[in-house]
Amino acid sequence: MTNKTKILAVGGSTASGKSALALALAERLGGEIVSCDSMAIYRGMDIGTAKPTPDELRRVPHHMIDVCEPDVSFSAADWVEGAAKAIEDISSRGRLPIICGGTGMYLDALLRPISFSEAEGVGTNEALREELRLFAEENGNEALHRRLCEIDPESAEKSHPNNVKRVIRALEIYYSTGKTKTEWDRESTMGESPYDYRIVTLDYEKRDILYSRIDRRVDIMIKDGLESEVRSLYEKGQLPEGSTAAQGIGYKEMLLHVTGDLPLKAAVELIKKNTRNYAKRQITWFKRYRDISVIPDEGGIMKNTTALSDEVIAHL
RNA sequence: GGGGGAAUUCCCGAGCGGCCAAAGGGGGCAGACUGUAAAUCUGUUGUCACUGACUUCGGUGGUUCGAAUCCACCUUCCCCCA
Repeated sequence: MTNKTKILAVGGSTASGKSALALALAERLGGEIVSCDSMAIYRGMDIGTAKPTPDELRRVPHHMIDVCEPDVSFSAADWVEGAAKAIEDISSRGRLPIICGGTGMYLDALLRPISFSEAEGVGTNEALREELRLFAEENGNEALHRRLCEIDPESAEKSHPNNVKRVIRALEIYYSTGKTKTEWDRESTMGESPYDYRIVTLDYEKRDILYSRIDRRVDIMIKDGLESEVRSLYEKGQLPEGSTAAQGIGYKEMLLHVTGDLPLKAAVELIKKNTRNYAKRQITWFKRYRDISVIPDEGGIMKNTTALSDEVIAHL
């Protein structure tokens, strides 16, 4: 007996079919979808992020899609804030919020929960990051890591010296708040989840099937005009170097082609490869969430969405 | 027809008598993940009974205490001259 908000989350790698499953579940359970995708939040990035079609949007309301321009940076904390609002809104209207997406960290931050908002002053400091980056360049990654060892051995232990971004982040937290990342982490995870949630993951039996779905999906994106989408965003200056949007798979590679550094064919192959690698990372991430697991492929073929949603509903 | 060069572990590619199961890169596989996360990073990648043994460097046969490395022939590929 709890008065927590009930939600359902659907996780899985790109091209796993989670969007179709979430859509079917939303229709059958009276739900609305909250996208959990670090790229679909950007307006104008449609083809490369495989956003829902207008028809799908009509069938089921979606949230956290097209919430900002690609040239601004949108953080995990921003997403959690928006998603939490959307969840309350959906729930208050008596409908079921269904989180769907492949960005593991966002989901994690929302559900565990990690309260970024309470950690005031732990935001980002670009100038400081730049300074630390330079320090690492001049003195080596090890030297930067040693600095972290001195102030926060516990978090230093957790990030490899070569993972400069992480080391910088930990140092940034300490220098701008006086408190170590370890302390912040501990505080930000206190308290239990505000949600009564179940997580469904799509776990392929055969990696090959997932990979061929990825290849097919990329080919379709190309046919649908990914190149001109990227070109037009680029010409409008909406994919500035270093921005999150410009790092999206499909975007960063096509950008190389658009600027003349890579033949189209090579760019397409790179997109496929990077998508496969990304899918693997997502699979690793979602393994920790094995709650309700459905297997989309059986004996080398895909099951249909209705069958999958039946399985999920049987577990609820 | 004559001359020259090359064949290496999944791929590219280094090695040119012992320190070589063989650099490096790619790809694959596994993993980490608290404000860039479609990012960033780590480990692993011949086989096994795995601090050791065994089978690998186009094929066969030699030289040598010892060969991916040297010699002979064979096969395939590339280049140059005709």
